[in-house]
Amino acid sequence: MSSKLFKQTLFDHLARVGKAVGQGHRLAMLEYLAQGERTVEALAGLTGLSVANTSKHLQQLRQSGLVFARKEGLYVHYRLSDPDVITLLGVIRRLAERHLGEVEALVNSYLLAKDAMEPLPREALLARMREGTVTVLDVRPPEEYAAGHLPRAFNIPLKELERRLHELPPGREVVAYCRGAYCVLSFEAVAWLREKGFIARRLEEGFPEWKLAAFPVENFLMEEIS
Amino acid sequence: MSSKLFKQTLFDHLARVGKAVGQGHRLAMLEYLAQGERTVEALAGLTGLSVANTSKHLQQLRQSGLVFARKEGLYVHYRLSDPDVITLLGVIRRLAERHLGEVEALVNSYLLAKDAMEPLPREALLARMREGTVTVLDVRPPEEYAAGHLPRAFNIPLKELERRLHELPPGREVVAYCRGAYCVLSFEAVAWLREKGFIARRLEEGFPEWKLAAFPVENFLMEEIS
DNA sequence: TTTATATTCAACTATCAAGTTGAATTCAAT
DNA sequence: ATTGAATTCAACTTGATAGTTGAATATAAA
Repeated sequence: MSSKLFKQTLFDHLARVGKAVGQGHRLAMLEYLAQGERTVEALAGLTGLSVANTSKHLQQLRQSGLVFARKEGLYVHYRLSDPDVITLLGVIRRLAERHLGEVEALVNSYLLAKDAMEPLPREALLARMREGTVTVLDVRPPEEYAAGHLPRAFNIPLKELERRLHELPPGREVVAYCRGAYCVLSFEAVAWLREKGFIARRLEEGFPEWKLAAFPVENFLMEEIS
Repeated sequence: MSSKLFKQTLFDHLARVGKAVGQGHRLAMLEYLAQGERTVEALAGLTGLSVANTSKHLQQLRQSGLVFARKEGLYVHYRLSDPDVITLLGVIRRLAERHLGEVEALVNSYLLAKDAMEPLPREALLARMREGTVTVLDVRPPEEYAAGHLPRAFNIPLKELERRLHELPPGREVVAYCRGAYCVLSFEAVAWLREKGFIARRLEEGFPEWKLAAFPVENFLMEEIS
């Protein structure tokens, strides 16, 4: 086999990974899977696609090596094959944010000015957690919280925030996080908390990235094989 | 704009980056561009594609934000827009190596057993360079060497290795590197050096990754704006 | 065994991407 | 101005991909 042919077939194989992340719906699925295992039906619901279509996309993801499937009874559970898939999504996001004007514009217009939420990098939050000078707030649904969350984080889903506001220690800065850099929940939580007089800001990225960076995590259920 | 629509348009934009790396020839071009600026003509020659086709691919890469173009006289010079593009290529490569059986098989069959070359990680090489217990050998063409190389590396392109073997200090371990993890030159250099009785191994990845990691680099020409 | 349910498969349509070819631009040099 | 060379554009062919629909599988429970 010639060097040229080798190179080309090699790159053609690598391109299968690229193709897999070359479609919006598949990226959305990967982002949901970054939270934990999901069945076909669940993903179809989350993405709004037909079950058959969802199934077909998941098989492409499987053939490109990005996800694994596990059958349990009637259900097939899909999960990320490798934590580096989260790295991949992160690099794509950063590149798009930096070089695709539309993305920056879209994010800033929809997310009420991304930077106004004073996003805090992981390392900084960890330091402040160790000092004990900050309240960490997880605004994801309880199932996702149960599958893993930041140490000593409060779990108050966005909808319940008003009702359960008294649970938060008053007078301490709050750092909210949820699923990822673009997860709307934490933006709204911060905006709302500020209205109520809290000092609040966002964690820059979400739980998957925190866990990927091998930062400390608490588990209640063992849904995840960390 | 609804959250669902926001998410979908956002992911559709991110998918443009994915699409860009979802085609073998474009991946090959990015890998060449990781070495430095190239004109359309040069890339067409390197990839074996027609100039028109090459030009079209490059424009896709530009629209996805991965490369910039600079016109100088008759020539248009393309270059990577962001060092993170090298990160992106690396993540794709690692994922494909770990999860696409074909890739592992292909690499191992063509590259005379990848692991037999005892690939040395960057950090280990740097440590040994500081100890002064190793000869670093750059087997790329002189132009690429001139645009940047590891400190105190010898530059002997593969073809001249036999003739210029005497330049290498005898009895010292040699670590060869070239353009990247799959760059054939360094594999052949190591195999050949071993035949001649040298203790030789490969740097795990290539020059672009070394530079990306902010490891020390020497420049003779200032072709690169590091 | 029958029934119900989650998933996958097969066939089909419509849209999009890769590649070719020849013409159109653009810029430098005569 | 005219020529020559590098690049891009436009039109076209061919093949691939996303999505729908209805049937086929596979598993658990009745």
